[in-house]
Amino acid sequence: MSDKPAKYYVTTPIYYVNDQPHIGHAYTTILADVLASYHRLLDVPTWFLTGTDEHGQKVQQAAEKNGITPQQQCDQTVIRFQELWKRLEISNDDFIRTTEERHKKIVQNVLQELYDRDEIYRAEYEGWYCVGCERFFMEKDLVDGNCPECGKKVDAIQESNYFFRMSKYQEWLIDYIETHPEFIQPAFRANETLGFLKSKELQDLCISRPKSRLAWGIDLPFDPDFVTYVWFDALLNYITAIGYGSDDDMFKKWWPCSCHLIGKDILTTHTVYWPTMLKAMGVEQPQSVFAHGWWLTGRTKMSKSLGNVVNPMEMIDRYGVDAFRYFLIAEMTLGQDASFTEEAFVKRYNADLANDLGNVANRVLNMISRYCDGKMPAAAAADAGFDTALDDALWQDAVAVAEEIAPMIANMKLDGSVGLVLSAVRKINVYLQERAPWSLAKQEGSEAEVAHCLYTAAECLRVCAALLYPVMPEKMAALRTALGMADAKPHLGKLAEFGVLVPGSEISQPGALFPRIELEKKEEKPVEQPKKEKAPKQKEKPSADGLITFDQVMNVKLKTAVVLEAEKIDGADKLLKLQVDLGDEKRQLVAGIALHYKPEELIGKTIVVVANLKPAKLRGVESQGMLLAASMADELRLVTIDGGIGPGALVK
RNA sequence: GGCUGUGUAGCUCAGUCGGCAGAGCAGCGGAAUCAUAAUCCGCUUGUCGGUGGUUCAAGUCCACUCACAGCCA
Repeated sequence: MSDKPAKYYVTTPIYYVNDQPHIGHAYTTILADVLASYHRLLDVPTWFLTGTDEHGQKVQQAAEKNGITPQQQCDQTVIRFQELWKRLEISNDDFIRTTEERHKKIVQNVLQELYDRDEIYRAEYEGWYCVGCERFFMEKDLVDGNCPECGKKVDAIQESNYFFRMSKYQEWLIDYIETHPEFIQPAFRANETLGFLKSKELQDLCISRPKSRLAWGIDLPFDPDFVTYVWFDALLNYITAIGYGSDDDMFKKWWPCSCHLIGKDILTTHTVYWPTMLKAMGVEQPQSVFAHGWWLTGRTKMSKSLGNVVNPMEMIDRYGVDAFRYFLIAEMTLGQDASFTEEAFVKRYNADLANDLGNVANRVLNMISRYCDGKMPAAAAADAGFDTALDDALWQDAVAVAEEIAPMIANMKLDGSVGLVLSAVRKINVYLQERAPWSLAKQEGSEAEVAHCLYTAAECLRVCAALLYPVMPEKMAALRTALGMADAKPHLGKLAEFGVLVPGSEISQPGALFPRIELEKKEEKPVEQPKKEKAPKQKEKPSADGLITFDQVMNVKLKTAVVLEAEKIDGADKLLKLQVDLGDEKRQLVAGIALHYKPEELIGKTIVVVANLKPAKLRGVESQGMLLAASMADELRLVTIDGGIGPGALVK
């Protein structure tokens, strides 16, 4: 266990308090928890911070709707996160809420200081405001002089705002990223940031909102007519929570942060806004910002036709928190996207946890109770009089795995490290097969050899349980107890010493640690049939005369659908995300009609959609079909039904 | 469109500095009986996306090309 850091400070983003917690939140937080736990077990002083982002328009609107104050709204919804973290065995050391006094006060101090130093300035400018969307646009964003969101007229207004002089740090930031390869991880994310830093001129960052537009935020200390823009407020949580400006000793102890874990969607804020803010404040940069990928599942990524409609959170109820944590860590290669299906979950659970780890634990404990009176046996002396080559080799393998893990964790290869431990688990199975203590036990005078064999297996099991403890704290603690260990928590520093288990101590039989999951065999098997068609997809060549056959027309399945929900897709001018009712199922569509229809005017409309179109992602949002519309020049109108027919009807 | 990346077994992926193509899962055959129908052993499938080049030697390096993905505040 080399290269132990002197301390470890890990953060998750603070989650927007009005969001419904989903697998993405759970994943980032579990990831942080595993890293924090791992470092704690190495006796590295560790601080793990998470929390909630509580200002902004959505909170304000929700509060108005519910007839309560924004603060009450936050107090009610923050519980959803706090309870989920409890449920998921999250061991955070602090939970910061941006509405807390300790945070607001420091944010104001920072703003005042930057303002005094002319890092923040006020600017007035002409712009275009859309009353309907409550949004402000630059001239260049307008589409034909109208609002790019809803297509309606915009008003020319004069507005003041405060700006952070972010642009002057552009060269410095490029240089910093290039000279600090650890700073943005994985490396290809650093390239993305560098890509636009080098290709465009960085603008100054607007850090205020006039109260007339948004009241729920932290007041600017130097101008009571404005509140702080949410990102400027939110990012500062990483330092306000550890005593910046209020507790120097604590701040010095934990800063700079070892790792800001984020999802890839908030890369820019964390690799452009945040570093330049810190630079302006004269604060050291965090050691790393790590952007992980997305779980391709959940509401937006599921489709009935793929048979993967599953709420990952339900897996917790069904198969346990530890198994859920294990799956998330083992299945995702950090940095890349991964997919969550119940089938994959059950497969991995059965293979790794039930068949390998759970079963071998059960084997060893069972044999100890059968052949050694239920007490931990003792290792044999060096000259025991039998060949210990296999025992020695097994132990050496376990030690090697323990040593290989440290650099893997340091490089954020958590899936690989879990896989490595599992290979060690499998080796115990192979070893038992070769050593066959059940056969030895039948021979006279071989008690010491049986004891040595089972003790060796138990010691290797101890190592594996310790290495998996950060991922599955509850189950691995149970396994340690079963092995007769007094201390539920392992110490990774002492891992590779042989002889930690105390001979003579009582072992127990916890039963199956991970009961095998028997899936009811689904009667319909054809679900698997239409897999990914590996067959070369020939492009359908139209016949020479440009005419198509009746069959070709009938290949396109058109159905009526009723629009249930519609909303803008962030960052896309033309796209709307629709939830539609297709009669027997609901689907999500992405349609490029935002310039012609406002979301609210679509709701309830009966439209025509192509129901058997291969799903595609637009702006990262899955579209499970397309709707029909007629367009000519600048006009676009939806194809609708002439009344009297509901959703799900075939159109031909 | 620009930039970046990916393409390896039926599936998911590993493959370091160029040196006999690999793990897990799935499949098939056998062994074993300590164990959760669990375990262990053996076996099979590869135009390493394609074409060309450099080299004694290319999955690996270079050029072109096809497909897909990510990013472009």
